[in-house]
Amino acid sequence: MQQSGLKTPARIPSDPVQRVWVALGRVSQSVQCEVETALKDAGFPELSWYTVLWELERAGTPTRPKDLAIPLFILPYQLSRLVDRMEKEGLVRKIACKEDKRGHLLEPTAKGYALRKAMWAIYAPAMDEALKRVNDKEALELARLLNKLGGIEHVDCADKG
Amino acid sequence: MQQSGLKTPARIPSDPVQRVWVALGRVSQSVQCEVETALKDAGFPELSWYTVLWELERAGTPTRPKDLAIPLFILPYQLSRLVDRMEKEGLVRKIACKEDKRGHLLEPTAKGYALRKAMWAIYAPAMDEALKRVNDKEALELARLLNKLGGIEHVDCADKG
DNA sequence: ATCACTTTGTTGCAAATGCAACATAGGAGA
DNA sequence: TCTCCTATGTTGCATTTGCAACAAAGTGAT
Repeated sequence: MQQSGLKTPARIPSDPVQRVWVALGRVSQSVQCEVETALKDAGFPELSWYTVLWELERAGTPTRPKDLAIPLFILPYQLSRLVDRMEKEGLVRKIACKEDKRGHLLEPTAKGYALRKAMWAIYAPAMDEALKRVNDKEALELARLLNKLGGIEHVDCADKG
Repeated sequence: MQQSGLKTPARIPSDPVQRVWVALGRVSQSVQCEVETALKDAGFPELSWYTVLWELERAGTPTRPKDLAIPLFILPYQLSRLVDRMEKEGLVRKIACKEDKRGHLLEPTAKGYALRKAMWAIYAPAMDEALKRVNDKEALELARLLNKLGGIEHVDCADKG
């Protein structure tokens, strides 16, 4: 009867766990900010716009908001307004959805394709620069540990030019 | 004369680097969100409030905004308004600064101390829960690699109850 | 003292965000 | 069919944010 029972006791994070927490917060913010700044300085919109365009291209076919929201890890109302803004800029097009009249299908416009490609020309080197302090071997190990931390078994690379 | 010269060529990130980028973005967002949600569900304000209070406690003495802004990695105008809101809630106090009449010194109130302590009771187990998928050995290695990625040589643990 | 320049912090305004309420379609069972 | 429940998006409103402009104090040179 040392343990109170079934409930996991509320634990204080060990020192190594606290170190991960601090490092993860600082480093992710730092590299994220570095890349976002590079895009902004080049006159481009923020990374989330790129990601929407890229996911739509990857899908290869007009896609419903809900099917974007999951991989983007974004709330429905956030995506709703993000898409509105992108549509206003002529980057995506809404197509009526026959099967389900609630939603619509999203597709990049020619301008959308062009923008994503142009952004990649800044995004790619900025990413490389922000992450240059680890070599490929360390990068693989880091990615493995991060994915384990996040409960992700195996992922194909989701970013590509 | 194979190389064009001094300038580093704009590189496409290698596959391992892209994997780190994706994993870092996803996992940091995921665990961050998990902890923030735990705090919100418990009726507490967001993590940045905790961090301000904690940095003020750590300093052990009334501290100027600019000396907080650096460790917090936050813009001056962001801190300015964050402190305003916290002051309105009676969590921090502004003290006139004799040496430099531009600024002021910040100090937690009794209510501020109490709130930080109460938040830690939620924060700590939430952090532990969010990071439970790696053991201490992996956590140390992960922290080491993250700090290397961020160009941080060695850090003492900045979060504590 | 005066001038220019830097440091430190704030603020007006437009844009973006979070939340909760809403709208509407789909689906399952009576 | 009708009703109820769920799924999918959107929107009104208050709060928060980003940016650029501003303000005021310190610093240093002449």
